[in-house]
Amino acid sequence: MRAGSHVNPTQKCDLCPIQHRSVCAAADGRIRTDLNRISHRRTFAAGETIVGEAEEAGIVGNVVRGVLRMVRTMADGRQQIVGLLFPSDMFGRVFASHSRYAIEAATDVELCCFDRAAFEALLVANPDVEHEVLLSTLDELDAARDWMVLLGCQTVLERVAAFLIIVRHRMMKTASDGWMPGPHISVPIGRRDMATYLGTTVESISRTIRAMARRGVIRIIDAQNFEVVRWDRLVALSGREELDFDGRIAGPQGHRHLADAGSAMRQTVAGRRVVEMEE
Amino acid sequence: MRAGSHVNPTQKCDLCPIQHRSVCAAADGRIRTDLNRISHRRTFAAGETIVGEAEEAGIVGNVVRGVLRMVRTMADGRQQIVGLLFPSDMFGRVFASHSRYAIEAATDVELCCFDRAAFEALLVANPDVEHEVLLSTLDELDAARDWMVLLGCQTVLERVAAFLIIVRHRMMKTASDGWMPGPHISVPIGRRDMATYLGTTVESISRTIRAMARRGVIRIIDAQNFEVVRWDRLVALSGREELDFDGRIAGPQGHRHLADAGSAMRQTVAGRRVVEMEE
DNA sequence: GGAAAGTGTTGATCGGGATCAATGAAGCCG
DNA sequence: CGGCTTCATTGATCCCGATCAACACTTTCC
Repeated sequence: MRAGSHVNPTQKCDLCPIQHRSVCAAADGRIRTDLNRISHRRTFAAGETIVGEAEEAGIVGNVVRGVLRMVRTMADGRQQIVGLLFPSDMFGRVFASHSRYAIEAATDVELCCFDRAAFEALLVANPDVEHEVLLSTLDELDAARDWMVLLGCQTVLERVAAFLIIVRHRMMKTASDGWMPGPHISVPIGRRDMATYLGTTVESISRTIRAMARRGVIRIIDAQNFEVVRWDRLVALSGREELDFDGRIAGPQGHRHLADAGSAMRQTVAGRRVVEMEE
Repeated sequence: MRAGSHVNPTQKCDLCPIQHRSVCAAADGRIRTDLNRISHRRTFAAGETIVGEAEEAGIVGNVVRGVLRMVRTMADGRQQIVGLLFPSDMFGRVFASHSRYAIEAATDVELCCFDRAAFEALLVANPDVEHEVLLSTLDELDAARDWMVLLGCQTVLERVAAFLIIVRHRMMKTASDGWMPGPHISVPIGRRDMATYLGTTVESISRTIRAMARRGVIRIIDAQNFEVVRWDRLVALSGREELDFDGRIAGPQGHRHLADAGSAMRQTVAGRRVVEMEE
């Protein structure tokens, strides 16, 4: 179970590819030693469940390699992915006995796991670290609300475009290795997961991606790899100009006039509005 | 601007109806004095904007009376309400210079406002209080993800049913006064806001509520007040059995078989599935 | 090797709900 | 009081995207 427990604890983190991200980055010498003590690496194959829905979740941790999905399954089988976790993201729910969502390996993954109780104790004992957790939780909350907007009032075309931009963004942040610019997007998950994440179906995903390629916005290398031919048009299709050309999230700014005109525009709200792709 | 600044600071909180909720409940004597010092009451009429989208948000605080809405407006005018804030809920975004969403008065409201920088300093100086903020932020994150499920894969009927249950739940928590059981639901917002919150239109909201009344699930007292005739059916319509008959959120438990059958059911996912109302 | 299962694509059809349009009721104000 | 605006409701129509179905391709496992 405690794979690698024979490894020198003071070295585990030093070899970790994400040691300069996540809570680990906030942990100085002594705290890092503590983290070392309660952490252990585990690997899961794609499809395996790390924490079941409604299960007593005894562990939290962060993703070292691969992608996790947080899935909520309803009684009749409908599912919604409420979050994808990339390397350096934390998984699990601190300060609650169970996760409200299943956590599953979307790809083969390598995780750095902490005993939840021990990790919580460490947080309480180290306000600095807990502060970092608060900051990242606030960011996650912002992201979740952004996703609510996407699910609540954007078309499938917009969702797919936004998804591609965000994947690119996340992969860039992750790729500590040189790999950087270039118009390449590598989607780490299949159509099924995309659909479950975007609140649509595999057929719609497939058709939408094909349409974007047909219109020259992207080029399809294979089912999971794309080359962005026209960033500007991809961003336009996403319906969110705050996702700038590099996929960076720019703070909402600029279009102040909109908020001002808010109540005046409220008469036309709520509906889907197709942003047509020019032929 | 600082209305009521002449009031004895050590008494403001003692008269506050929500002094035993929110961060205030976590504040003991000395800290409460600090809170007193940096807080001031403000009132806004329904429709007024407390914090504009992308605006420098200098204040945070909590709702004393009334309801706030957090609204995201897209470039073309589409809107999504990403959260409603009831009495004792905190508003505003700590540790970020601007809110990513507008905060508006959905009804006439009374707020207890803190200077954001001062409040942040108080948090950093008092890990106990910051811990409470972390806990409530985690709860908000869970709620946001629940809403993602609702927006991503539930029908309008299910959304409206879930909304009514949740409103009842929130009003019960708020009503520190005796008012409790009874089959009464008082919705504090209009059709427009409901639609913007549920990712649908006013017409669909209206039709759905009428249909629920026609089938004897609820009785319409007036546009904002309903009597629940059959809680069991309302809960069934919501498609979420974890919202129990009292509207309390029960931890996901019981249907373990579902999570187990997860991968087997994944073939049938993603789609809307109408839960018909029996005639 | 071949059967079986999973994944991605494409076509045909259908329906939930958005959109457009019109009416009544209720508050606001000169 | 009579315009004026906002809100809720109801009817008619349309369309995006879900659903059903079929097929190629790949991977897995006897």
